[in-house]
Amino acid sequence: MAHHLGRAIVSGAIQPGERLTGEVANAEALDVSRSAYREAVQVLAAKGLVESRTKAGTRVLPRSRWNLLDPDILAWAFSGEPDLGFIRDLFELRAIVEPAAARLAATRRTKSDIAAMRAALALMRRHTLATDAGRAADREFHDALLESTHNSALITLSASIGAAVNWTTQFKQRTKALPRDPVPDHARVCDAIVAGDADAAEAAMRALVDLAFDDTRYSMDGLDGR
Amino acid sequence: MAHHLGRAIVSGAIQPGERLTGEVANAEALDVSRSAYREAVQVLAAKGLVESRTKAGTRVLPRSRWNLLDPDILAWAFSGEPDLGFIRDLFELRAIVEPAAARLAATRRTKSDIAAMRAALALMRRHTLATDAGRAADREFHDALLESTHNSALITLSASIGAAVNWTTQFKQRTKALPRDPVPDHARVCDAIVAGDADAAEAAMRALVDLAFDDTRYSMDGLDGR
DNA sequence: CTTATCAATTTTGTCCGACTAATCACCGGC
DNA sequence: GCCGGTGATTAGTCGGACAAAATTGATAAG
Repeated sequence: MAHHLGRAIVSGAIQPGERLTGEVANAEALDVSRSAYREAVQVLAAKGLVESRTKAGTRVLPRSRWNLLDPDILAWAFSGEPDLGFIRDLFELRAIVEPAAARLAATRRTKSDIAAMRAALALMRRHTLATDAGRAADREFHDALLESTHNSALITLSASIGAAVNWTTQFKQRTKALPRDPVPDHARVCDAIVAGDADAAEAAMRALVDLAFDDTRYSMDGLDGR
Repeated sequence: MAHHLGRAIVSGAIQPGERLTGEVANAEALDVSRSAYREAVQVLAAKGLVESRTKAGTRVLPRSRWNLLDPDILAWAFSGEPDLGFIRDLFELRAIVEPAAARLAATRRTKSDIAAMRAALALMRRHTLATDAGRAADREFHDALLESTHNSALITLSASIGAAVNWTTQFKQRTKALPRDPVPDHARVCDAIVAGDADAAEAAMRALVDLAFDDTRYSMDGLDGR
């Protein structure tokens, strides 16, 4: 329900500023009760997609008010035709956050953090990124890395970044075979963090993100990245 | 409604993993209808605070699943006793994101971006941070800066970071007089961005965030920051 | 002709009561 | 001791009715 409406908005089918038809009309058009429809709208309002004022109806807010890093919204955004510009923005964010996070992780990781990262890495090695299990392991690796910064704000971002990583890798798979084995890059990051070498961890992570972006761009050839 | 429940959860009065009492009981305890209560819970679920499964009741999710960067959640977090550890985490995030954003802004800013930043700066100069108008101008400055990166993911973060900046400055004011004039720091960042000097912009922004963190820590003396 | 005030209508917000569906716990049979 | 069924508990859905708010239109005064 909320997914249906959310996709319609994120995909641009409804356009910011536009008014949704009245609750009663829209509810029976989608063949649900008004309560269910209202709850769906509440969810969208909580994510900053729409705003409801009495009499004025519920309007779609401008994109700048959307909580684009919300995992659900990311899922909706990638469920249709992904926007290359948005993917570039996400990688730019990763390129800012993840190297800095790797630097912090290198100085703060605990034994259990290291264990979690190594476990995820082992799973990545076993399954490839072509499988769901492999992609889950990839996400788990990045999760474990951000977790070992012991910074709750960064950990929250991990949910968004993890989702973004997942969708982009899935998209890569969809178009053509993966051109490069990503495990060694991840292993280098992991080793540097285990060794406690902040500079090396940051550099390795920067390299990883750049390569991942290159791969994604490559899988969308014909369009240049800028 | 949602604010009431949200504050109770974020403040830790309800603790992750705990079960909320049944809908009917809780709804009449808060003296609202079940529909209204349900819609509030939906909002919290959309923000990742709780999860509802039939029969099992609605449980408070672990903090790691919360969308801590949601503006509402930030507001709830700062409506009670602010957690020093959390504030440190937020400043750490700012210290990662904003300098990098300033670097990008220095190369991408347009004329209208510059105008927006200068206008915000002028407002900051006129009113001080002691007034609501001044704090609004401060937020507008950071908003305009992140806007001029022309990166939608970073712009989304601006809402979160802006809220955090707002709450922390307000908290600073609450305890004692502001020890330093923040305008020159902001002006340096602005000038560097206008000049298109990426390195200078990054450095100036890094200095600004560090000083702001120092001020905030100073206003909470007795507790050391680490 | 402009402007201000007031009323009517539209749209969201709230409430109530009943029913549905899913899941878990208990109980009996195997 | 294990397995399957049955009941109870809880969120999820539904429909209808009412309340509140705000915009829009009409109307009257300047």
